[in-house]
Amino acid sequence: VAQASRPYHHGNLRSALLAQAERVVREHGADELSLRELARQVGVSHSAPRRHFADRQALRGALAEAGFERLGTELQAAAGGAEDSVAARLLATARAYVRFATRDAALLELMFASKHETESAALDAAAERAFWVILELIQRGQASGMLAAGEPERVGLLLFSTVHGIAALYTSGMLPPEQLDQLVVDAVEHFVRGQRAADGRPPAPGC
Amino acid sequence: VAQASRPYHHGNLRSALLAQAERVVREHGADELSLRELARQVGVSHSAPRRHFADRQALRGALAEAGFERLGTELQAAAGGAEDSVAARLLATARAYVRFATRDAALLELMFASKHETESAALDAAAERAFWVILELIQRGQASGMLAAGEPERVGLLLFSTVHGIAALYTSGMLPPEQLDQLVVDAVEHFVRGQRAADGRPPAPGC
DNA sequence: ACCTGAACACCGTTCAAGT
DNA sequence: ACCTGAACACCGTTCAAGT
Repeated sequence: VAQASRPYHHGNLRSALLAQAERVVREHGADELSLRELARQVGVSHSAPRRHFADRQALRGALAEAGFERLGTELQAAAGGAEDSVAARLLATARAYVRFATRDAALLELMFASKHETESAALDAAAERAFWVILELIQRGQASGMLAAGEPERVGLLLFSTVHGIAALYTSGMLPPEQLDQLVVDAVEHFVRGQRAADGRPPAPGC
Repeated sequence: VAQASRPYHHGNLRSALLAQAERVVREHGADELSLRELARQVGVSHSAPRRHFADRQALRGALAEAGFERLGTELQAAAGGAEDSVAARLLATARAYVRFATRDAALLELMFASKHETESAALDAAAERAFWVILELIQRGQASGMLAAGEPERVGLLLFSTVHGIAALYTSGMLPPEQLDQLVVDAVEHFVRGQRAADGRPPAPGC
């Protein structure tokens, strides 16, 4: 779809609004989001966005959905990296999660704040896809015997909660940046150790 | 300080506004907070709150501070309950944290969203007091030899992150209520097990 | 199908003025 | 010291009308 002569007034207003909204959130926070100013910055009338986003909440929902999609992609890339052990992959994935939080703190807050307002199925799917990355790693770890057997969702939720908690604490300003990576390392180490010890068999062959 | 004849126009406007704000947050969410409507509900002019809260952020900060104070009190009560073992106390405290999240989800979100906007020292102190409850329990567990030695803040942050992560996931609607308590139990069990195994000595005397 | 412009009811914030 | 009322510049949302 070429847009050489600027078809009508903006070509693809929806994605232009989303891109600008993402910029505003990153630079000024989610509270600063204003439909009218967004329209102004993009060069359309204040009522033009209405065709693409029913209301303010719909825009935030779309923003959250895009955020979860990007988060999922980044987690997937980290999980499928060059590391050999599942433990190393888990650490890389956890670090990718926290990296997202440091780079897009306000967006992460928005992603987990939009709640079930709109009950958007697309948002739920995008969020679950991000969670699946961790789930798959755990299943692989269990299959290789490196992690104790157990319901993957239950133990996956445990790790996810911890990593998300670290990220949430950081975006709230309650965690000094110097302690951030150390905490992530501790959390993954602690997780792997705990999941090993959960097994009925002795933790080491020579015990 | 008797207020039999209604001193001037409202007696104690500040606490009346805070109480009403807490109610609005609980019933309609933090986004619904409006200084003008608060003033209306309390029966003063829309500019009266200005004397007590410099702006909208100041009100939110005061709300967050009160929230952290209440959270600290509830955690302290749970930590000092009838349980005998430190592990049982840790579980009771974690449950109290999650109970706070289920009863005041929007307030908890606001508490961790106010960020360092105002740099309020009182808010920081109230937040740290809540964290200290967990810290003290861990120190006690380490002293009794039930938990491995280590920097209490570092390992305390680990547990705090996990419990807060569970609460945050719940308030975001990403955790079905039926799984909530099970996850808390898993988390505390996993934590205690991991902290035991971290010790260089064998996990059980008869190993 | 997509966008505009006027209109409405609401905000937060400020400031002179009242008691 | 504490509160009021008018004023200002902003919102989100709606709706008839334009292209």
